[in-house]
Amino acid sequence: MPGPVTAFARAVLRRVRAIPPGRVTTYGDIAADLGRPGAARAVGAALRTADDGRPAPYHRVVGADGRVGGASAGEDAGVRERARRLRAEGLRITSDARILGFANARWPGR
DNA sequence: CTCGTGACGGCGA
DNA sequence: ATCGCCGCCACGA
Repeated sequence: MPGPVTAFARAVLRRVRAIPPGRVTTYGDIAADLGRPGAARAVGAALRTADDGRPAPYHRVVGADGRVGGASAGEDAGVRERARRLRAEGLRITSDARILGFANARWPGR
């Protein structure tokens, strides 16, 4: 159910929707692209709560270390589901959420 | 306005 | 390569 979305969150969602299928981007990269290097954590918080009513490929946002769900996401934050979706797009994810060929799958950004 | 929180990230041990 | 400890930032109470 859509709720109020901050300008920051809208910018994040917009950036996330620009990621091509089969490619990934990190929280940090998004923050940097938004002109807020270092706000990676805030990006994660935004994705966790943001909901403008439209679907967004959250699963394409990963941690800088090439792990699904980020560097500190627990096994409960929907990691399984996101990993499943990434595999559906052709990416190979190890049992411990590592993205094989991360450097190659990483999307440089626009 | 201050305080606590967390889908992060970098660096040192 | 792994683990833990801080620092950053936006957000909500």
